[in-house]
Amino acid sequence: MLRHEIQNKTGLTRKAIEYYEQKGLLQPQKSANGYRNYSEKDVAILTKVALLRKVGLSVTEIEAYLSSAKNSLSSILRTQQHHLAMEEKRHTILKLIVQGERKASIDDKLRQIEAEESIYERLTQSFPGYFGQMLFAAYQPFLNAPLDTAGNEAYEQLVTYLDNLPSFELTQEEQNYLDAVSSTFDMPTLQQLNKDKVQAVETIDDWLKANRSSLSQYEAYKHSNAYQHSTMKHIQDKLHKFMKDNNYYAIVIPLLRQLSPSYNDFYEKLLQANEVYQSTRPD
Amino acid sequence: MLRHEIQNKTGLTRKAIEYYEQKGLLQPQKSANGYRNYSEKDVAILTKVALLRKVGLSVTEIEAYLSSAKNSLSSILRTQQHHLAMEEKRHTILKLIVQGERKASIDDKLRQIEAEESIYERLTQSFPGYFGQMLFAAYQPFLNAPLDTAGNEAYEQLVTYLDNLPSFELTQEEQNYLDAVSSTFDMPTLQQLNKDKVQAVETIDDWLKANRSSLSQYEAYKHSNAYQHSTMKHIQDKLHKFMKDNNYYAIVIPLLRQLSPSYNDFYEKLLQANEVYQSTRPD
DNA sequence: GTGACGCTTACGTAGCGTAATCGTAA
DNA sequence: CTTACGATTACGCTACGTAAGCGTCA
Repeated sequence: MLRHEIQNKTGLTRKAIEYYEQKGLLQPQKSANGYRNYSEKDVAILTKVALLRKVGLSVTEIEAYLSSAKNSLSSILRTQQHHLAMEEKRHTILKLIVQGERKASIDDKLRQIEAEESIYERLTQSFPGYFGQMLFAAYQPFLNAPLDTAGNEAYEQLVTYLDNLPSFELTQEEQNYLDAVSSTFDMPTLQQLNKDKVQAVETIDDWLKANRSSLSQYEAYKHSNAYQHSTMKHIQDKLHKFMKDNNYYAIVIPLLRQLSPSYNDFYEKLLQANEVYQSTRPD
Repeated sequence: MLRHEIQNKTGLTRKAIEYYEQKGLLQPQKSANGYRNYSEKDVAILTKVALLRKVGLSVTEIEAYLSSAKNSLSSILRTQQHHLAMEEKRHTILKLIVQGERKASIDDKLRQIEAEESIYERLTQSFPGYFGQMLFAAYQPFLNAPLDTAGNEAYEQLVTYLDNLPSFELTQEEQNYLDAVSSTFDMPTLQQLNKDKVQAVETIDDWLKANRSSLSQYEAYKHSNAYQHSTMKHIQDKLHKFMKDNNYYAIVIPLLRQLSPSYNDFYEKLLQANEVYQSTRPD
């Protein structure tokens, strides 16, 4: 098929098709006269590209998705959700400006958003995809307060640490597996999970009682052969090794505690909760 | 002040400042040695620019805002709201794709969004600022249904008409006045106003009873000297003349009725409601 | 003289749109 | 022979980042 036909079939412009080819999404054959000869497969690819572009994916994201990571869409979905949420926050600040809010308050809110953004960017830089977004969802509830001097210093150190943290790499296979199991977790879900966790820590006794049976099931599963030889376990171990090697928790947790009083509270309760939990364990 | 000081004071980078100057937001004096000499005013401008850029305004929008139209922020706010709403709609479609929704349904929804977008763009092209956004808010509730063949044709004709419609121009003074009086109307407010209007038309008898006193006040105001010589009246007249000259209602209304069954229903009820209203008027 | 700071110029990014020029097919 | 359709090349847009190379000031 020649260009004209492809344009009609896909609704794309010549230039767009050319661009996608240049970006490596297509490799149409060329006839002796130099004309491109598009295959049915090319049409299929272009149709998908057109659709995904329309719902806001970048060409780079589409390329990654088409090339192998069939499930990576869920990660991109979370990226979009985060992006939209940030845009909305910025927008509400504009609304405040229109309403004549005072400068100091505006600046405060802006700084908070920028801090949030920079932490998100660095986390997802070092932990591409699910883990980074999960970590961010875990910290985000505690990033809502304005920073005092000590907090600001801790924030700077955190940023520096994350900037120097290498990237946690997964093999393609591991990546695919993780994408598949995390495909139903969108950003709101992750946020809810973390709220529930905070809630559980706040009321650890009640929570342990209420979830006794599912907890023992969980423990059993953790010790089962199935889990011990699962890809999930392998990935988890890999992650823990990475974090240990990079002193992640030893560095990040203290900084977070210094940065956010509410996180500090949470963490202390988490320690207590863990003690309670350990003491009730059968082994 | 030299560049270095300005960077510290505003937090902007050299390149950003250079860019804003190139775009005409600043005209710093140059010393004999070629060095720029920034004034306090320049700092004030740059601080504003930095803030507005951070909340999502484009440099062009900022330039317009700084140059004269002090209230144009509210119009930009509505632009952002519309933009965000559309992005969210596209995002929910991506969510549907991830969830495995069938192709036909996806395509339908996409087409609807694109139709909505193109109508918004054309309306705000011909009616810059408030009026275009108001018109869009009035039509939007009726643009939610998939188009049949006749509807599609009507849609094409509507687009063609709007593409050839000249732009409704206001003087700077009129623009400023309009921005000021419309500054509290954000997009959700406009949408609510239109919902109320639809509701009023549905239940015209009750509505007339419930609003008798405010209606007569409104009529009185319309006939008052104050209104008759107001800028508002002047602008309204100008708009009506523009629409008459371009056959706006004679063309757009029938197309909308053909395009959207729900608008057709609404319009018929509107005619009836108007009759009822006229018959109850004192004059 | 040597940095530190200033200047200008240019090239890169994303996703194409818009020519302009030239070759090929019917 | 025309002209409609193909190809290639290049320049434009936003909002800057990132050099490179060169002049000026302390």
